Amino acid sequence: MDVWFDVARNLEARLNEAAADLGWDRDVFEPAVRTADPRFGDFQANGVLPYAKRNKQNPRALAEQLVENLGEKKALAAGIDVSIAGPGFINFKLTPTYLLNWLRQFDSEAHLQRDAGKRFAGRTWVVDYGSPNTAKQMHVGHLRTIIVGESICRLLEFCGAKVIRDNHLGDWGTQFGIILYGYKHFLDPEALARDPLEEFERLYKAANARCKEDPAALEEARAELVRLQQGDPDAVAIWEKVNQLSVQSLKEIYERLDVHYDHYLGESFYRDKVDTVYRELTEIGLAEESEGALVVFHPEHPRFATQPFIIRKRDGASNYATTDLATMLYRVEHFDADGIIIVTDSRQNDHFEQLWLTTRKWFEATGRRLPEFQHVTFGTILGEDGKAIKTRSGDPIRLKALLDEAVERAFAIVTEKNPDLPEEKRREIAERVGIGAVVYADLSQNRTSDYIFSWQKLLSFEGNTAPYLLYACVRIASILRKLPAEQDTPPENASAFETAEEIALARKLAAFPAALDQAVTTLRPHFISLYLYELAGAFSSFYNADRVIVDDPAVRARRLLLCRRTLMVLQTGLHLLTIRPLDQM
RNA sequence: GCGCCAGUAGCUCAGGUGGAUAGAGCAGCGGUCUUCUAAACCGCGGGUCGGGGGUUCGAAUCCCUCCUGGCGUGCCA
Repeated sequence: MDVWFDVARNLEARLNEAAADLGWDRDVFEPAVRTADPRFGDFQANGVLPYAKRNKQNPRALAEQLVENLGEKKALAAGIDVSIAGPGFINFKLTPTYLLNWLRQFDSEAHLQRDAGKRFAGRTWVVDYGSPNTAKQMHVGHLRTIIVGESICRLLEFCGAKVIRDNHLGDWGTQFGIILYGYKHFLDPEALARDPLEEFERLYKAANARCKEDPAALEEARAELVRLQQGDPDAVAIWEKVNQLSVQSLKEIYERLDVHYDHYLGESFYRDKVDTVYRELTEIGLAEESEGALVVFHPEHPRFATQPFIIRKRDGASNYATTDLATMLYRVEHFDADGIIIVTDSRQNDHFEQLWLTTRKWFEATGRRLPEFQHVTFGTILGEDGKAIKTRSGDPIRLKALLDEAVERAFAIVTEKNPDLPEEKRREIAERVGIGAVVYADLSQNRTSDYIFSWQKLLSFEGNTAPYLLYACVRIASILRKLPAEQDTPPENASAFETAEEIALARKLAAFPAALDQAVTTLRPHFISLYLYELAGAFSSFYNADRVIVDDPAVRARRLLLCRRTLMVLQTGLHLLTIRPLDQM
């Protein structure tokens, strides 16, 4: 029996064909296939109701015609029960046999990927995420862009796209005048060797404080910035050292999070590419002088007709609008990007809307190909009081400290639950569980909501958390370890699923493509989290209700099949979320 | 002022491209380890989906309006 990878999409196609056969107006009829409440089936098509309403016909009768046509043409794969309910819902329920065949066919991550990968095959996406300022420690605020961005990269890759990961560092700001001043006056070489970012931050604070009370210092810091921008070898050497050490430190954290960039093309990379932007935008009449600055207005837009997009400051310097425009061009010309995704918090919405409006007009006027553009946003981080986050000292919570604490707490729990494991093993487990918990806490909620920072939530190891998913993996791994070799039974020997828990788990497994579709369409990884949580829940119920290693070989075969596929799908999903699975904890 | 986002159980959140009785976790209460890891499972209680109007056979979901909070709104990013 042939099974479909994405049942919902195939049902939609078949329903459309049947509707065409019946002479229905295809511009009006929309099958509207959704995942259904399990009580009714696996999928439901709701499209008949509005269509009948519009044509003033009996919805139930139309649903019957449609279903009959599906059956007559045998267009519907055998093994899917179709029924009509209520006023005209069409319910589709996968039979145990269909589910069994689905699980036999999709037997590895590679085989899931082969079908999923048809979606974006041949397309190139540049994803811009992370993008911290150099010479500063990353704090919790950087977590979302890193984690959400990486997960989006993995989703796109899984769906067949070529993905270029670009870290657009803030390495060329006005802050460097102060850092250069600090570097020259307050540097502690030992501290620098110990922890460069810590030292740079201290230098910045010390220099900033000095500049505030001493006008001469402020003057000197400004002079340093000018020197840097003019290419003074001394200033450039220090700037390069600061950036080089910064990136090195950043990579330590990226490594722990399993994030690996292809490029670190920061703002400084575009500093010799801004003249093209000024010239072309002026030539095509898009940019104009206003209050001494070079700006772009969008007369057709209610707000941007008067709210300028400033691309050159009054003092002649570029700003992030300039470098972002240059970046758009570079990504299309150099990487041949079909799509560009930028992941930042939603406070920058105006900026990116203006950037995109401007880019569109610019590219159209100069005959360039226009890429797809997505500004992927997320909410602001708030403290537990619901206001912008701040510790008592006014410093944000450092990402490194958060990860360390998560790992430490995980270590204490592993030690308590599994004291017999060697310490090295417990450390390894704690690293995965702790970091996984932090990552999952972030990815399990809808990215557009504001983010209430809570130690308790980010370090939680109970309920809908990474440890819950990892624990399901561990229990499966444990079963497979304890399975005597002569008791292993291949999927061909499996009988059809019978118990309520078996069937619920099998249905959940076959729903993976629907979850993937939802996540990648909306670029919202939390749909994967939600799915994995439900999958792990279905497995846990199954695990408690049905013993796997039993005497009956046919029953044992089908339960082993469920275990192996559950593990495979969990691992696939965790990988999409940038969480590394475990086989022991 | 204008604009964007949000308001769902005591708390933290799903569901939001309209569908059937609005779901989880945490917290509370009660059960389940001589059998594949109890970081688990099973059960119970808990709701004017911010208020009001509208569209619809059907609204947490779409439209209007009001309230509350956050953010943005010319030289930071």
